[in-house]
Amino acid sequence: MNLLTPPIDSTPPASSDAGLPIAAVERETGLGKDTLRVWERRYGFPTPLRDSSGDRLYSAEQVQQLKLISRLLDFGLRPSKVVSLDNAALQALLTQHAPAPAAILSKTNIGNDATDPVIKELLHAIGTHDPRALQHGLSHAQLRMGLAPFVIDLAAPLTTAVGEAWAQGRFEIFEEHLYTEVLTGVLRHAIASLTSQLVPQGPRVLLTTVPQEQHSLGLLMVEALLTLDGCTCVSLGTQTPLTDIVQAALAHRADVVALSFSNMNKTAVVQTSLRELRARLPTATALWVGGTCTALYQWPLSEASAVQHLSGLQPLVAQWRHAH
Amino acid sequence: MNLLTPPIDSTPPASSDAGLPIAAVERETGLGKDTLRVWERRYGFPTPLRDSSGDRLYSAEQVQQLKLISRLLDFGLRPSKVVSLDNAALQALLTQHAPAPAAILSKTNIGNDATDPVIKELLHAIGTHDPRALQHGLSHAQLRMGLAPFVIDLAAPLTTAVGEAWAQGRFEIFEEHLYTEVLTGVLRHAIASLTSQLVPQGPRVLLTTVPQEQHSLGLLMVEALLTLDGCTCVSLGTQTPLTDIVQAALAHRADVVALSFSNMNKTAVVQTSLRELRARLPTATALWVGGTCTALYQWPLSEASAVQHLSGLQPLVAQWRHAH
DNA sequence: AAATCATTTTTGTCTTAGACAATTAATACC
DNA sequence: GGTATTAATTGTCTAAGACAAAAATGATTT
Repeated sequence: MNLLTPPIDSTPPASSDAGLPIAAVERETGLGKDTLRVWERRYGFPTPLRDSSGDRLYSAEQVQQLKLISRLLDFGLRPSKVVSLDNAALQALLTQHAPAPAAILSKTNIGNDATDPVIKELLHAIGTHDPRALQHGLSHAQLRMGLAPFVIDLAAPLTTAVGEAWAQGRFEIFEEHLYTEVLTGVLRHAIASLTSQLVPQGPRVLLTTVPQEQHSLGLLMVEALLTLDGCTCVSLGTQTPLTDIVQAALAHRADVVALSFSNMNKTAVVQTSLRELRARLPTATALWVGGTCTALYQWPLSEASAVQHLSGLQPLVAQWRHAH
Repeated sequence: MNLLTPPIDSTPPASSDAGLPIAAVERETGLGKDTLRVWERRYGFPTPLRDSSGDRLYSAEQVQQLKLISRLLDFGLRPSKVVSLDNAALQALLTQHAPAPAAILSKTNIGNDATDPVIKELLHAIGTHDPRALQHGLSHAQLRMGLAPFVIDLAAPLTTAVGEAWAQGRFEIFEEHLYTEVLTGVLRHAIASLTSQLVPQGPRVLLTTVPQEQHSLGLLMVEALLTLDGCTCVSLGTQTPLTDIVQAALAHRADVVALSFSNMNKTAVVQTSLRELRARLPTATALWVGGTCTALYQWPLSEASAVQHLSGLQPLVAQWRHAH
């Protein structure tokens, strides 16, 4: 039962370096208690200290390494290959497995081999914990560039850059959270401004994500672009059960169901979901999918139209309009 | 990366009448796997069926009873007294211990014994899948009532009403999702309008929720009220690991860390989280907690200031200002 | 009575070691 | 190069036992 209360006998106030019990590590790392124990048994890591009653006490270092391991597993690596590595090796793998850092960025700019200075400035605002500068910088860029270029050429690559920086350990989770929060505010503000002065037309689009998919930024970017293009968007936010997606599509008489997938999804889950959705949705209802999920583009999808890049959204709308 | 969600949301064993595996029951009831097993050993309930490989399969009835038991435990009853009771006895105890059903709604209106007509109208807009009417109704009410009364007397009770309607099967999940999405837009718009024309002062408040806590509406309502009151808010959105909450509080030099808890949290998790946060945050940093989580108010909290109702927020700010 | 302290019961969580099914990698075969 | 078959990997489950924090009970004093 010794949960998070570090040893009472030793030093009550400043004993946080004694180690974290297994339940705390589960919450910090997202790795289940059973998994932690079985890793210790199989791979010899982590081997935590024990308190007076034999319970595990993980050091802060071990927890840090576990976080790195957890990130590597998200990249598709197997536990047997990474769990027993030391800190340096983990770091090396992380920098190696992070996709080309400025690959996406360079494509968005006109042959600019260096990173966009605006993006660098915004990244700096995140790293220095300056939400006002971040908010101001984003709003300003949105007004200057216009909504569509802002989303496609700035927000999307910046989000990728932040995600990569986090994966490489250059950003903490809370810094990514703050970025998400501020950008969400800017995007929602833009969408709200649009909807108030727009004639409802175009396809009626239902926007959401499947369960387990928590990323909401992609959804918001799509909503912004579609709304800008004159579509009538209804967003359900993230994590809607498949049954409810179908129900909602019927209830709102949606012409299109648009789903966003991040790379955290298992390919099997993605394909199964799409197949089931396609089977249960009316034939007349189109299914559009997009996002950073690699599983969407590796195999040709018969069930849905896959949009790998946000710039592919507008042609899809034009195509739909032409067909109706 | 197993994110604490043992089974897929949609169809754990596909055949729902066969029974739920123990991980699904943990998610449904909030009772830990160890607890479920030790109850079976000690009190003889629940005694689930087993699948071909000996794993437990809980019937829907047992899960239902476990939910009732869990609620009774939140009221302070002891497991030995309730775990082995049958369904009827549990129901009896619940009606005995249940608080006033419409207490929140009736308190908000001036002696109005019927539900607020505006709330009824908005509930109707949700049920008829009319996002524009919902959006318009909420925005209009916000402008008419003013932000603080809108949040306290309309948004909060309406959210409760929607949650209850969903629990009773009168709303589908996608209808609740739509409501959440629209209200989020309205609240964020109000907050954005505030921050653009406000002098930064008051306490610097860091807003977020602990992992596993996904509800973002409460957080937004609090952010609206605090910002209105002149506080400088930094929100990290939902589900920030405890370590990062501490890091963020330091990085942003927060005077206050404010957390929101919904009722889906295990009481043990809530108390453990608060204790650990309190231990790791600077003594000068205040800890404010609120939300619908009964565990916050059942026992006196020494670690944090608990705000059961949104109207209690402003006094807390005033008190902080007076002390500084 | 009421309050303080010591003792017993209750209760959730942790421990061990083993087992199994589902996924993923590797191999053989056409 | 594909494709079916076998082998390895991996997360989760089970069992009974143990222990400390919390709660209830009892004894003693104010």
